[in-house]
Amino acid sequence: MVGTSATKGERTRQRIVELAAPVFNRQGFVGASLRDLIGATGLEKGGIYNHFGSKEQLALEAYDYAMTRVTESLARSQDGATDAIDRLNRMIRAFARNARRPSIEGGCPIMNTAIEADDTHPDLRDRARESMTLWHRLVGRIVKEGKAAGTLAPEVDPYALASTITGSLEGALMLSQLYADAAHMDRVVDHLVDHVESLRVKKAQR
Amino acid sequence: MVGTSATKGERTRQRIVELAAPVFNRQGFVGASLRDLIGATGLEKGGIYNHFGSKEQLALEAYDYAMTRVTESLARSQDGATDAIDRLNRMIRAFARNARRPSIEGGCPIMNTAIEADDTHPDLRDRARESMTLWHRLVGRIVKEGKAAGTLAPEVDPYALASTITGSLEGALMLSQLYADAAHMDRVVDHLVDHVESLRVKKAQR
DNA sequence: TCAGAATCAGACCGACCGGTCGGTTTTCTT
DNA sequence: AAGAAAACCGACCGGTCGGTCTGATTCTGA
Repeated sequence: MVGTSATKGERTRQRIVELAAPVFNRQGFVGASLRDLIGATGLEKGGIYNHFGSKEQLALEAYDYAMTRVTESLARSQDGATDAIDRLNRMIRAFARNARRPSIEGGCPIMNTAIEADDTHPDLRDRARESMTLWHRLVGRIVKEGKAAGTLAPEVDPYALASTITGSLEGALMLSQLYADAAHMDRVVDHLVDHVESLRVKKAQR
Repeated sequence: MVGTSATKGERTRQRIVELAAPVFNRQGFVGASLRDLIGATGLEKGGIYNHFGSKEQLALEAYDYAMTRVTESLARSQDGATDAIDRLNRMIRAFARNARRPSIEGGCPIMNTAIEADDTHPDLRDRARESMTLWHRLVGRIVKEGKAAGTLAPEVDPYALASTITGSLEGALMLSQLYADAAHMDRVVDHLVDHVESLRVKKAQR
């Protein structure tokens, strides 16, 4: 056989994760039943449980897979960025693309998980926290670099900017999904881009 | 008997709605089981089904009840407002209070419902849309009045402002709940208040 | 007061839940 | 080619789901 490395089991396992991820992301952890997963993967119950010890374990791996999809999209957007403001704007626009062509079906895994796993599913909730923290740290790094390069005003609060950008984008994605209308996202993106631009150090101010 | 109007059945029915609402809002429609509702209301299955034809019907009424709680809070905040900008800021701060002292346990019913009821529960999804539309219309009315009174710049786009305010607030509430830290909400509120202030017509510009 | 109506408890129902397991088939190794 | 190991199927398990229904209890108005 050609073209396929790794054992068959490993390939199947990966296929299950990839096919289960959108199901979990659309229907949530409790909303996605074994029957749904069987339908999505084409495997029977035993075939799934041969690779995963529980529905929760599969859900966790599916979450990680879904997150890599959106994170990679954000990371790719940074290629060729010129300065901190450009980086922030590219990040904003990259996330905004999820309103029209989602990286993973069913919206943002962080938001979906944060809303569902209030207290009932602490493992999933922790995953969502970690993902969001990574995103905030990305904003923080960009702000730091921007200040060092003299692009961003030194009084810019990275925490405030991170909360504002991520919160606004998540909320806007929710609105766009609720109405099946990307216009909400577009408007919020315009607002955020304006705001980011307002943080630029003007030559005259130096 | 004194102090209680309405028949006993009507009182019980109302009590069920009020006690079921936070359960649905915390755990979602599928996540809230009949057993949970029995525990919350103190009634047995027959006692509940005597008043509601199905779990979905109860959930819909519980959603409406939960929404009146947050809407009343927003409406009350408008008392004594001076101008459009004051009204917007009061609205923003009123919603922001949900991060520390929620009108209804479990976060914003609109967001919770919007996230869970993607396509699976169209009735609930429609309810969430209607609620959000009412909120957007409130912003639109304030903008209109503000322009008429000369407080707000005529080029302010009410749609953009509505999407920005509601989206940012919802996202910020999600962040604050995810981290159990109201600071995220505070930062976004600061940003929104600044933004709203920037829409004020300056005397010099007239 | 008292009878009829309203209210409620809880046994019961079939469907479906997540999960287990013995047996069969497929894949890998030699 | 053959035997061992891995992968997979699907019947089965106990439990819970939302929902129904009958009979007991409580309320209410005449």
